[in-house]
Amino acid sequence: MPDQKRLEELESRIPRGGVRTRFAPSPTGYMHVGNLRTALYTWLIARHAGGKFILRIEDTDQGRLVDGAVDVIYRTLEQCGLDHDEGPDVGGPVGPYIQTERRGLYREYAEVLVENGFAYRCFCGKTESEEDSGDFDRGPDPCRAMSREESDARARAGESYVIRQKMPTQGSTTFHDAVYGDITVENKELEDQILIKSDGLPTYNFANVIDDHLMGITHVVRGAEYLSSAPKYDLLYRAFGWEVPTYVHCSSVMVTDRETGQARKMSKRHGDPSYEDLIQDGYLTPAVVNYVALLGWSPGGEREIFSLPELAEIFDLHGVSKSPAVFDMDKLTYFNAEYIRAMTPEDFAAAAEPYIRQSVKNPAIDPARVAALLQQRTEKFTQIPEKVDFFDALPAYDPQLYVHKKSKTDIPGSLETLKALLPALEAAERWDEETLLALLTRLAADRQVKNAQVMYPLRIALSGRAVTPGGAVEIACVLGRDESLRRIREGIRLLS
RNA sequence: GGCCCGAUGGUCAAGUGGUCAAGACGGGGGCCUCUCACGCCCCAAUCGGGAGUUCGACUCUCCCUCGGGUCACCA
Repeated sequence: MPDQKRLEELESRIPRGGVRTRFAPSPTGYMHVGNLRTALYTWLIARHAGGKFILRIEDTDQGRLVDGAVDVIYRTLEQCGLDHDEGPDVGGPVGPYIQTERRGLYREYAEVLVENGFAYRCFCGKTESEEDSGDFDRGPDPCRAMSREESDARARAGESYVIRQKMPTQGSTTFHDAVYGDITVENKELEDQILIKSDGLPTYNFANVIDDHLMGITHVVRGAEYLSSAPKYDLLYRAFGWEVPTYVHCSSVMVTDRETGQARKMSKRHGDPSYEDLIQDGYLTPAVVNYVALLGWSPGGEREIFSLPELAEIFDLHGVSKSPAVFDMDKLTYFNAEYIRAMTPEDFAAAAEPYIRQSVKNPAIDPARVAALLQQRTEKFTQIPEKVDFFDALPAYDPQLYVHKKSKTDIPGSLETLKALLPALEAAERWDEETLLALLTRLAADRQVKNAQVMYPLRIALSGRAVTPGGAVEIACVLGRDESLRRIREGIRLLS
């Protein structure tokens, strides 16, 4: 029997007035980009309206518990700046915020529904998979017509059962979604879904409605995969006589499958990147957040770069897209590069140093100076080590590198140039960019050749690489006088 | 398969009856230049198809096609 007083007490705790949204993940240990986007939109709706953002953990599936999974959620939300006002860790007026800690209550609400004829006990036992036959129609549930007396008696006798929602058989149900508009479904299409499982725990669908109501959620934001369940939720709200929240269904995030070339939904199973994978891969959190915000939502103007507070300021449901969006790693990379370029040189140097040190162990090389060469040429941090390894030690290289058409260089000419510039550099009174640049351009002028004809061979000799971050002068300064001269002599020996 | 939803360049998208159909990524070309990158300039590329409604459809309606979702004691 439902404890009327307890239910009334719960009702009395529901906050009124003001927007309240919630992110309600199930702890799977994996926060993929689609989840992150849902969390972000949910947070943005709340913050835009000056409302509350709540975190609730939906862990009613005892068979799928994953250790540490909740931590991934906390960590991701925190790093992304999606702070919550209420949740398992910070508490709040309508707790607890973990569904398994609320277990008793769902059953009571289900009993209310049974009493009022909106639900019934079903003693049929688990349905085995029938998909193989291709037949999805299960027909009417025999328990639906069972008398209350028999149902009560069997329940009292300890027989195992589930509680199912009793769907109307006639007419249709229309609900409203903020992004999709009105959606109508024939009631006969609706299955008598399970509300309470035989283990006594509620299904996601039921717990969701109860919790959203008891927590005073005004905007229910979730993935579009729940769109087809929405009429059932609506019927539940009506059965209880509760106010229906604003539904906001977000289309899914797709990814282009490597093998088939087709778009498909992102999933852990296919190894699609989670938030943490992206960070691991050298992406910056604000860039990821910015990109994800624009994946399936458009602010309308031409601007694309927005900070989180700016997003909260301008976020508007009007721009939310109805169709699925394909996650584009190239565009994310572009956003990341934009964010890297926008960093202060100091911040960039600090962030880049560990990556530089992965390949440059030589203590004589100053990572800050290397970083300065890198900032405009880095799209993501993980590509740094391979770009700068030549600073650590001159790699073995092919003399053919000295041949460059555009710079009008070849092997004999390069040898001559190196021989000519070696004494000049040995005699340089100072070893800084200004001095070296002046010295080398004068040398080029004296020899009546283009700057590139001097610079190119020098850069090759200094780096052993066809492509380098920074030019000959910059590299020489990072390497220092002794090492630079040593590498030039090495180049002369190689070409001789 | 039933039901629900969707459809503007390769991708993200603006657009809500009258536009030479924005912009961005990616692609191509050029400039700058001590390689590469940055930066700047230019180019190619889109309204899935067919019927209507209308003086006029990317915009409205219907059909087709295609795409997505869903049909669990999973969330």
